[in-house]
Amino acid sequence: MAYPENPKPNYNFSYIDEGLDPSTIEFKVSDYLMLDDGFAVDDSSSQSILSSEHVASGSSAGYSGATKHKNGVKNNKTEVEQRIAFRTKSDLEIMDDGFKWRKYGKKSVKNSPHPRNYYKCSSSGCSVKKRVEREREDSRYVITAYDGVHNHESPCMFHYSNQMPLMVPNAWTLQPSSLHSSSSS
DNA sequence: CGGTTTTGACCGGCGC
DNA sequence: GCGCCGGTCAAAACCG
Repeated sequence: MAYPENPKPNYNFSYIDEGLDPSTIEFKVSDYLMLDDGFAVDDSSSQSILSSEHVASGSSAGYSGATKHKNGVKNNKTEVEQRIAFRTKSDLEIMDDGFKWRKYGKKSVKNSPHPRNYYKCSSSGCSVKKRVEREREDSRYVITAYDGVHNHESPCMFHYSNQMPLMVPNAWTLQPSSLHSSSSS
């Protein structure tokens, strides 16, 4: 094995099981908006299959369909928070991406039989949040959304990036320090 | 024992 | 102002 050991063999994504090509995976990155209200994610409108243009061509861990979400409604604060979301065909909704998450809430989504789970990065100082829910009508799909950017390395850096196209939002590639420092001050 | 999950309460924003 | 709704808190239960 080139890589040590996958600490979390949870990467049971469809393309792995079904042998699909990474570039044709079922990952549909729609903007965060899809989670806002009824999500418009029918296959016909799931236009945004990741930003294939630049990222997918990297064919490695560069995938990022991040949307800049202006959080700065207050005082001119251009606080841009990255929010990426994608849909995955998986039986388990617990997809471990290498980070440690602490669940802090669960809510039933209106209009959907499935609840939504809220997770937060366990690392102190890192306030990245993630929300996971199953697709409204297709329980085979799990929608995962990440909020924010990690300011620390993942406990288990992925060396497999050249091996499998994990979903590695640029959140993963963490920005040196551009982001700042103020997650909350 | 420490960290995590669970689950209902709580709160703020929004639409009516 | 009220109620709906999404998001978060927090206390107790759990688990290694």
